[in-house]
Amino acid sequence: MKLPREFYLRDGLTVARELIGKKIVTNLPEGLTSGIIVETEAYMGAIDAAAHSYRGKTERTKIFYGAGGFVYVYLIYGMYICTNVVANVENVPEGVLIRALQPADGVELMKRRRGKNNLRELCSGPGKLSQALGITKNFYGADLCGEEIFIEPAENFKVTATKRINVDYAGEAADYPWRFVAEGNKFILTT
DNA sequence: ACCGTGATGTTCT
DNA sequence: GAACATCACGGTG
Repeated sequence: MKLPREFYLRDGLTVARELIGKKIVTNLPEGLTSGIIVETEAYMGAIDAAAHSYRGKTERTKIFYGAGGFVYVYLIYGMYICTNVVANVENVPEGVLIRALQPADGVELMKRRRGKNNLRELCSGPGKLSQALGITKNFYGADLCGEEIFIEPAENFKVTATKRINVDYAGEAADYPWRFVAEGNKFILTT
């Protein structure tokens, strides 16, 4: 069931598009939680001024320089964790930001972690879904082919591409159509 | 429904 | 010391 390493070793745009409709699962001591991915963004390394890996390898971005299929997390605005999947082969620093989920398993636990009851607002943003799944900065470098976090096939949605969200600083790259959404899905906020 | 704003910690200049 | 791949809240319409 679990997606194999090869799934992630392809280019970031392909991985981002194909992750729509897959189910991301965390299985922690408190319980199993999951959601179906309905919104992603590709970040394409050296050719993408919006990518964290655009300016090369640092302590923070080094995970992108290993093989695909590992987790990249970072803290944004001092408060929220964003969850990414490393794509492509070694030394091609591409990745996919998971931006929204349709809640699936362990909804009660996700509500408790979030302190919210509204299903639509449970996983409808990168910070929200990370909190709902119990993903912390300790997940940096976690193996998606392991036991505590993994991704598996689930649904088959119609996918559309749009500009990415909140990357206005990136000049020309801000307009690249590298965001992918499950068309019409109600767990996506921005259209 | 749509603003405006404050909260907060890392990373990089 | 600024900028940041965000969210929740409170205000106004």
